[in-house]
Amino acid sequence: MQNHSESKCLNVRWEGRANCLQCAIRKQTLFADLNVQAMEPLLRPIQQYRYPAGKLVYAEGVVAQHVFVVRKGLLKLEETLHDGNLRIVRLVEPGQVAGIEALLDHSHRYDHNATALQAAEVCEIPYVILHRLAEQHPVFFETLMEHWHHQLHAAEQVIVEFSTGTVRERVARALLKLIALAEAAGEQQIHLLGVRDMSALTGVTRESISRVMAEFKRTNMLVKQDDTGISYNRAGLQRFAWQEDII
Amino acid sequence: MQNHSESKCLNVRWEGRANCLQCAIRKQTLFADLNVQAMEPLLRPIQQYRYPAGKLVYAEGVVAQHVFVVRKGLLKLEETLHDGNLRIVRLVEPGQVAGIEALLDHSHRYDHNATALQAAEVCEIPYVILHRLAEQHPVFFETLMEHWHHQLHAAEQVIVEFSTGTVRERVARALLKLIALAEAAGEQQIHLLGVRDMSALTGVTRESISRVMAEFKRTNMLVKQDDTGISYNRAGLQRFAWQEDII
DNA sequence: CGAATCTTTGAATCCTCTCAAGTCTTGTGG
DNA sequence: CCACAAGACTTGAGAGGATTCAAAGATTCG
Repeated sequence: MQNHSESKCLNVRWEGRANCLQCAIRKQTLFADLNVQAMEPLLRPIQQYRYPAGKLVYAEGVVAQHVFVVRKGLLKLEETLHDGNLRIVRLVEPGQVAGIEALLDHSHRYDHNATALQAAEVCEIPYVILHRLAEQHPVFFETLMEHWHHQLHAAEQVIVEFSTGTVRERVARALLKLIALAEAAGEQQIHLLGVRDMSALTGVTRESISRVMAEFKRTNMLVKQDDTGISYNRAGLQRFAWQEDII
Repeated sequence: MQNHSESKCLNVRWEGRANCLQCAIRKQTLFADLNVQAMEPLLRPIQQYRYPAGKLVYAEGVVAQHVFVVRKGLLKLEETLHDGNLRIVRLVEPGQVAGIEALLDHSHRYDHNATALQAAEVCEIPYVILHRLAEQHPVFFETLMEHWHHQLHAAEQVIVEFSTGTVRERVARALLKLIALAEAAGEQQIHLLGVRDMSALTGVTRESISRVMAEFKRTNMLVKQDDTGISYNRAGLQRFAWQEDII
């Protein structure tokens, strides 16, 4: 099983300037409708990074100067509770953005800690670029609003799927989410989250998560393959996720 | 105690054209930074309504042609779960908007059912107006983004405050929210929500809500005054809300 | 006034949390 | 390279909390 502790020895890797022109997922991102070729000079300052699982992308309270586009992997945005525990308020998947509040005003601060849940590739876009794009191409605001909207969807998913029902249902739904993401990325196996993260996502204690995960492994909902990946029984998990009370 | 069933005999009352110029809460809304006087012709189609508690404001799936500004009262946005139960995904308070997804594209549909939780005054703004405003005054996009951002805050509040911790904590925090809203409106007493709504807000069964509310009344956290209002012990509720484990 | 709906309450069950101990993993330093 | 320490995960037992089912009060609206 994988360890997602924040103390991983691997480091954030700088991968140089982003190559938006050849970006494989551009059509799913902020720049979907943009003539990237014409905009090239403006986009030059965009940098690309690779974050190992567990690495902090940005911290709550810091003045927000960048919006982060996830190209690959998965980020979590989380808040610290009064008792020091953490609660994930949304997941940011490939094509979506983190730190969108950087667009609000020039001294706005990030609302959350953003951390890679799985090894992630992220483009770091200075908010200035997005402001300029919006000035020059008002249509770009439509794109921005779609991204705000998607953030809302992500938050609603945390409420409706991951914070509602029994522990077994919540965990099953979270696993189905990971499965959907893996399949969208063309992978056959999933990378599980750590117990801590599952707990912060569902609002349930780590021990309870651990027990349900153990049950899922016992009943072959999840099967450990080599040490990198886990294969799964999707139909089985779906039964747990949406408790169809068969009469 | 109040009944918030959707079958109230009172009806939605049309109150004619909105008078933005003399709107008491304009400075908290979409039009905070606008020269309303100059814009008057454009704003003419804005209508004002009064919804009794329990009335549907708009329905999920309907083509979204209006954004709704809450001037007074409280709205809930809710989703239907697979088992037919409801889950509130955010509260919309005075100054904020509901149905903001109407801005996305001309045939977008509402994401939720929006219902008045407390008697509400609402202005109904055709999305066209907001589009035109944005075209003519690009600064207006900043305002729109602030409103998107506030929607996210409202969703995060549902996650972090109303869907985390014990039933007692969740209910206490929901009551503190109602208290804050009442005080912001200059009222000394609060209007409780129905058990159904508290349940949909917290993700807890109606029976459990009822038990905790009974406990709060027994311990004088809540005291029934006349039959319209309830007074409260804020400090006491805060202790329940943020379980300060006194060592 | 009466039917329908909502709310309250009880009792039993089941689930989840807490606390605690034990196991496994990982990274560090000798 | 191995041993160790720190942290993460697992598992158990018991207590406490939440849900379920059922029935009895309240309210509300026609």
